[in-house]
Amino acid sequence: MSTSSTPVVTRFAPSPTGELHVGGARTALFSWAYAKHHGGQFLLRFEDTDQKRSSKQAEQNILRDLQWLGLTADNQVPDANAIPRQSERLELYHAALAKLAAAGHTYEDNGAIRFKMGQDVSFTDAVYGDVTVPGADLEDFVIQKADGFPTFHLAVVVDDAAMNVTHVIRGQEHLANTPKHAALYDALGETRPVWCHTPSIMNPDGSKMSKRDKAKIARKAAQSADLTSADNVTPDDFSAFMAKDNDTLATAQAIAAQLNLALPEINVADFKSSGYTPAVLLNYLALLGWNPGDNVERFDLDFLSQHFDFDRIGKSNSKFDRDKLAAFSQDTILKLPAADWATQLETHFKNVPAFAPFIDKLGSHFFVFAAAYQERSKTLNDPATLGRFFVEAPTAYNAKAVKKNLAKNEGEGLKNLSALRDQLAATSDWTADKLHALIDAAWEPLGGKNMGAVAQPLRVALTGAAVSPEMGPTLALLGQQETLARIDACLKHHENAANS
RNA sequence: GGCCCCUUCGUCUAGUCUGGUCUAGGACACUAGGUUUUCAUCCUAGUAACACGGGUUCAAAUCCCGUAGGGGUCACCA
Repeated sequence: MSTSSTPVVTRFAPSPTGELHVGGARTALFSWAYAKHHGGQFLLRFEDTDQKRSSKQAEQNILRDLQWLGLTADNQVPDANAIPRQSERLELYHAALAKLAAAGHTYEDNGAIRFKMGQDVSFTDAVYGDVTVPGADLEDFVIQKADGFPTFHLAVVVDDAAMNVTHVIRGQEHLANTPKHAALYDALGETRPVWCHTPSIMNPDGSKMSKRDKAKIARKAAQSADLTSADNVTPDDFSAFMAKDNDTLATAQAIAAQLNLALPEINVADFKSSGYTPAVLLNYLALLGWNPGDNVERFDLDFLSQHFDFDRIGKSNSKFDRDKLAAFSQDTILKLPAADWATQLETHFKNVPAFAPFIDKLGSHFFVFAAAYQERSKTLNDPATLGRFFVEAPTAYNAKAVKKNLAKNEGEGLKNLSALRDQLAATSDWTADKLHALIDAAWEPLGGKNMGAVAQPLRVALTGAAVSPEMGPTLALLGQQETLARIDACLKHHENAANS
């Protein structure tokens, strides 16, 4: 890119009608990265000309998610109130409209105002190249609605011109609108920006990834389960939802909760609550449709601001692969300094009400817990699901694990467990290292082939299954009293089972 | 349906503009083996793609034409 005299200005202009979804986040990321790469400005604007669907709450949520991602707009500091809102700039559109009308570009139609097309329009897109649309394919379109509000088309053009936006980066679905916008720029006597349309992000099944996906999935599940109502949803709302009259998220979530169904992550907030960090999400999103070209895959915002440009954006749609996202996340967690991981995990656990028992129970031992799960976690949520037994004694024992580790060879595992119990009861030094040494010294005298001879029965007793972190830290976290209680419960449970 | 766009391993992609160095590279996933008290980590190896059909050329993943498939758009939504 040549260093032009006009500074680069990009913008992200969501309509505050719902949560920020990953497609929007990627558009924001590209816009941010392009501006940073060229030493320009990245601006934010709310497109709230749809009065019915826009809300202040949605604005707040979008801001919250953008902040979480670290994509700060230059016009939101120091005060987020400075972010332009289209509903508050009506004079601007009316002035533009008057100008267009005076030049004979418009006419009234049922209370709305239309803009006259008819000429062929050509423009160059930074990704898709030269585009020419014959005038015959271009219809006169509404630029002001009967309610006096501008349509999206007029508002974007007027605002982008007023904000000196030089590069418009947006989803590919706007490509077909661009001739209209180009014509509007020309009629207004404004300089056209560079347009950069990005390919779409798709679901694994090839359908477009959209915020409505949750509603679709919930509706489908409700149908096949013959659900006729949902908790906390009025009958009217429920039937309206099922009749596809709306895609209300709350209804979808109520249905999902009732059917114990996991809704797909679509919004930035979903990935946040699933335990992904912003850096990982951003990295993965950037790679969907863009790449630095040299087999480099792992990078951060700094790298993007140094290397991002339009020429390496692809033209074809890409499917969102959660496995790869998870792999990125796992890799990132693995490479974190232990203290950083522990801090991040603790912060996350403190923010999730359902994880409060871990904070309460683990207390000052949280660091040990974090360390035990650093190698085993793909997300910040994983330690909670994987390590549930730390806060809740097992209520059942996995049949396979029991057979293999306790029952086999006439209850060899149970005998070993019993023997180990006495040693654990006798020790007065309940620390991870000492406990590991104790177990390591125990298996051979008992005739075991390796440490598993005692470690596995112990795992079953403590967790109900055969999987846990190393025994040393696990025992240390559980504490002597709890450990002995669980062993006793296990021994008793299986004695009874044997006697009956 | 009209118009527009897209098409390399299952997935994300490098390579296409400037045809030969591509017996097509990387990553995720998957498979096998190794390390490990379980799981995970880690190490090694492997399977796997130029949508199809015609051209042009000494030579095509790369250029041209056609076909098929996918996506977008056709609102007083954005």
